[in-house]
Formats: sequence, structure tokens, C-alpha cells
Amino acid sequence: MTMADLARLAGVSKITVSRALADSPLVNPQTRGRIQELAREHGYKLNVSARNLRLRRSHTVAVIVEMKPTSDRTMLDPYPLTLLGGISQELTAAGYSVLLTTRQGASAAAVQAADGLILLGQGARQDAVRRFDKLGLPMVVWGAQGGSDAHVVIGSDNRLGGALVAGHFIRLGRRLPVFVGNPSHPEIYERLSGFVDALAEHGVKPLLIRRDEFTLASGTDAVHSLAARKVPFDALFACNDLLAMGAIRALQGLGREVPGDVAVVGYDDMPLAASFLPPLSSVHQDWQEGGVRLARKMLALIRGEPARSEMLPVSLVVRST
Amino acid sequence: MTMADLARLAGVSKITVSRALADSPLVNPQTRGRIQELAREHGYKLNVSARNLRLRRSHTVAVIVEMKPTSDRTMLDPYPLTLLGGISQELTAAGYSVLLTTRQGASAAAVQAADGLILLGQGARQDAVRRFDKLGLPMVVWGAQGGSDAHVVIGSDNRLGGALVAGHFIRLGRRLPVFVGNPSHPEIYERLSGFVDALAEHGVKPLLIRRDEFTLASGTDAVHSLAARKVPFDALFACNDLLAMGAIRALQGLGREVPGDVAVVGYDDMPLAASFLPPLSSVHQDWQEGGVRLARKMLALIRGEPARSEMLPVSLVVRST
DNA sequence: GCAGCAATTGTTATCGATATCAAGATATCG
DNA sequence: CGATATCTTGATATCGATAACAATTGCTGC
Repeated sequence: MTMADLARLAGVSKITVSRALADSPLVNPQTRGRIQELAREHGYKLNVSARNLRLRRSHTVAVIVEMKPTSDRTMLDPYPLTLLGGISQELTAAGYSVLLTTRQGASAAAVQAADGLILLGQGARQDAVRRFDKLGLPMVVWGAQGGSDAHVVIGSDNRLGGALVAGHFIRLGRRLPVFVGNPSHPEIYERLSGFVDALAEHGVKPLLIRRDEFTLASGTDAVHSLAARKVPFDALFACNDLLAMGAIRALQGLGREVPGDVAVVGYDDMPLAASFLPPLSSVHQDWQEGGVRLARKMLALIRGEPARSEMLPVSLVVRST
Repeated sequence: MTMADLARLAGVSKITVSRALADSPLVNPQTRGRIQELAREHGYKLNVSARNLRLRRSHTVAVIVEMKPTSDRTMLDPYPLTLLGGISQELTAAGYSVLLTTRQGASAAAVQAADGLILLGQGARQDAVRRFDKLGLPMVVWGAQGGSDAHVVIGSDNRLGGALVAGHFIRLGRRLPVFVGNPSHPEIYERLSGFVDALAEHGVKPLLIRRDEFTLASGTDAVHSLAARKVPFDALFACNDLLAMGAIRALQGLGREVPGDVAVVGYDDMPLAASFLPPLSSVHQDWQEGGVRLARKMLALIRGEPARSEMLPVSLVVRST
């Protein structure tokens, strides 16, 4: 069942069918209605390949996700999927499809034929970003604003996140805060610097405990190392919830009260955070919304509109830690 | 840069270029090499739409994921992404692309044009499965073998998982096991019945505590309800790791030793399980491999080969609970 | 030396949609 | 009434690849 078939059925030409199905004002409303009715009736399905060939675009956006099961959090958390959900929802609504690939598969012809590229979880690898830049496609990256910013970056406001936590600690009267995480990751670096700057306004200088893994064990380990060195501290900001949870367990193991002796705040507000015992305070980001924004930027770029990088607000959810 | 351009450069016809690039034995090896060289040199990229149009297939497999953030575990866990990783890896290697959609977006033209359909996380909704069946496309579903089985189902061996846990409990000499979970979910039902059947062989009959949510809180709640009713039990099999973790916390809160008083086993062996305190015993499934299998079945179906449903082995990882 | 075959290359048609330009029908206006 | 504008429709070409069939060349065997 092609347009030609439909045209024959309706007693018009192919092009009229094409116009009618596209709701073109060029065709008589009656004809249009009749054709659309016929199309529905016979279950006509547009041939996407043919249209794409003629229009010289694919109506497809490739999403490149880092999926290697490394210690990187991309794999551990459910967030990329939520981001994907937002992206998918918005692009689908606009008539675009989402082509999912890994970095390895990105050389496939279908990816190169995409109308645009969305990069997720490539945070640490600026080289990868540059590689895709060369394809000359509209491109949007999820992450932290880099220094150069040749491309559009969408991410949540990590500096704000850090600052919110700092404010929280100051309000609680804490003067000896610790930051746990891996600042070589651009997003984490932003969290740290927001944290540091906001504390500095109150004359407080945090201690940085560098931990590269985003795991529970890494969190426990950080606390143990602090304890071993007998470093005094009364607040701990972990750059992710798992680290925070690990830290809390370690603190409890050492007989220190949370949040009495040490206030702890995590990051991401993963679903687990609320039902953790004690319920974990954390910085919340709206991943679904992030996905939607990524998609909207992409669509704007495809339409040729100018688009600027953007940061999404985050909020501090104070629970019992 | 099209095949016609390349043909002009090489001084041959389009079709020869087409054949050369497809490594066809019909063209002289020398010509073939020269053309491939030229293509590389000029950065020629195949136009996928044109090829798809001509060949009447899309070289695309649509993956339909349930992404609505409900209480369903699909959203909570990182697994769908790992499954996706396996699928993507295998399909990409075979020259296929992965089109990601939600159930809502599945009516899009691009999805209908796919060469096949993979359904993830539709477990509870047989109606959804049937709806896609009507498209008449090759289809593979991730989940539990349903009774009717009109379509190909790949899933891990949930019955075996349940049986493994039963065996473990028996070996520990436990006689009063409890199962926590939601058996209206087909996969969970399988876990339960494998558990029940294996226990029956030793004359043990477990107690079923039905809990619909797959959360920590739900796990704690289950234990509290048991305690309130003063039900004696010495082993607990939770149908997912979060439930297990919640249960363990509740048991500890009630002053009962794990695994001394109550042995606990979870399901899924999520990354968190190993670093949980105490390290959680759990049934491990290989999600990456699951994705690979899904993809392979799909490719077989596309090639027109017969394909049967398949179950992947699981293993019990005994840690400290 | 010529039929017959293999190896290699080319010609033409086709997949299904849409843009361009042309044209018939109808309406409007002076 | 004729001319021009507006509405509606269509014929043809085109996007870039590949299939079917045709044609050319060189070689083998009798």
C-alpha cells in the first residue's frame, strides 16, 4: 500500500495524496478529508526511507551513550535511562526517532545519517566529544560546561548544587566540612567548586578526600581513612549518593552519630536515598526534564535556530542526615 | 559524494561501485580495491535511506522499553540499560541500528518500518505484547515464558533461581522460609514456584508475604508485619535485592542476627549487593548476555530462521547473609 | 576458426516519496 | 466581457542505491 495505490483509490494523483496526508492547505479540504479517511481505512503507512531519501534528512537523532560497565557511575545508576526517557518522549512527539548507540557503534552509516547527535555520559572524555564534533552534525552534550564550549552543553547546575550543600552545612553551624569524590570528572569538579566558593564566603575551607570510584565501598573507605588520620570533621558532602551511604555506614560503625556528630549530604537523590536508613539528604536533579531539554535544544539546532548551553536548577532535599 | 560521483572518479559505472563496496566477487579484485581506496580517500558515506528504500528493509530494530517512572522495578534498576547495552552491541556488529522507543511512541512511522521489535519490561502487560504482535514483525520479548507463547521469549531461568535459593536454605537446615514479593508479575511468579517446588521435595512449605513494591521500605515492612504477627521464620527469599536489603535492616532493628537467626537471599545481584553491609547473598543474572541473546534471536528471526524461546542460566552468589 | 563459457562491466528500471513548474477551473474586478 | 487573481490539481524529474538482464572481452575445446 503506497501513495500511488492510495492515489488510484481516491482517483487523484500521488502528489495530491502526499499533500493531503501532510495536511497541506493546497488541497481542497474535502479531498483532503476523503484521502485521509481512505488512508486510515486501508492502514496506509508512510515509507520512511523514501521520504528521508527525498527530503535528504533522516528524522533521526543518534544518542551516544557510554555503556561500558566500568566504575563510572553511568552504568550504576538508573539515570541515563531516565534521561533517555525524557529525550525519547520529546523527540518522538516532534516526529523524530531516537537511535541508540555506544561510542563503538557510532561509526555506523545510520548514525552518520542522523540529523543530530546527543552525547550522554561522555563527561570525562573531551576527546570523544571532539571526535563527534568533526561529523559536522548538530550536537548537544549532557554534562558540565567546559572551558572552550564549541558545542551546546546541557547539564544540571552543579555549582548551585555544591553551594546549596554549603549553605545547609553553614546553617547547621558546621565548620569542618569534607568533600568526597573525583574532581577530575568535570561535573564533580563543578560541585566541588560551588561548594568551596560558598563556604569561603563564611570563612570555611573544606577538606577534599579524593575518591575515584562512585561506590559504597569507596565511601566507607574515605571515612576510615579520615578516622585513621584522626582528622576532625563535622560535615561530609559526597558527590554521589552511594558514596554518602557508604560513608554513613562507616560513621555508624565508628560510633559517630549522623547527623549529630557528622551531617552527610549526597548527590543525585536516587530512589534509594529516601528509603535509606536513615533517610539520606541529597541534591536532587530532574533527569526527565534534563532529557526533555536536551531534545528541545537538539530540535532547535536542527531547525537552524541558534542555541545556547543551559543549566537546570537543582534542589537540596533535606532528610535525616 | 554519492556512488555516481565515485563512479565518475573511478571511471566505472555506479553498479560497479555498489558491488565493489559490498565486496562482491563479481568485480575484479583490482577494480574493487581501487574503488574502496577511492571511497575511503573521499570519505564516501553510504546513503542509508536510499539503500533501505531499494532493499525494502530498514536495517533497524525497534526496542520498546517501559520507561514510565512507576513503582515497577524497570525504572529503579540499572538493568534495562545493561540489557540495552548487550542488544546494541550485538545488533550494531551485525549492521543493524537500535531504535529506542516507549510504548507511547511505538506508533511512529519509523517503528513500523523496523525490521523487528524487541520488548523490554512489558512483563506485566500481556495486552501490550499482543498489540505489537499485530504489526506482524519479528518480535522477541524479554521476560517469563507465558502459557500461550505465540512469540519468542528470552529471559533468565527464574524457576532455577528460586530452586537454587531453596537448595541453599535446605543446606543451611532452615525449615521455615518466607518468600517476599509480587507473584502477579510473571517473572516473580516463576521465582516463587521454583522456590516452592524445590522446597516441597524436602517437605518444606514456605510462607508467602505478598508485597507489590520493589523497594527497601517494602522489605522492612514485610519483616515488621511478620514480627507483629509473631510468625516464626528462619529464612527469607526476597524477589529483588532492594526488598532483601530492607528486610535485613528491619531484622537487625529487631535484634535478629543475619544470617544466624534468619538467612536472607535477594535477587538480581545488583552492584550494590556486594558492597552492602553485610554483603548480600543474591541470585545473579547476566544482563549483558541477556541482551546479546535477545539480539541474536532477533537476527535469526529476521533471516527467517526458526527461533525458539530460551532461558538463561542464573547462579546463586552466596555472600554473608 | 568458431561455438560456448567464464569473467567482468554496463544499461535500464525500480524502490516510494516530494519539489518544481505548469495548467485547468473558478472567482473577482473594472 | 475580458483580464487577472486564486484555488486546486497534475506531469515530470529527482533523491541514491541495487536488481535484472544485457553486453563485452578473453579463453577453451573441438
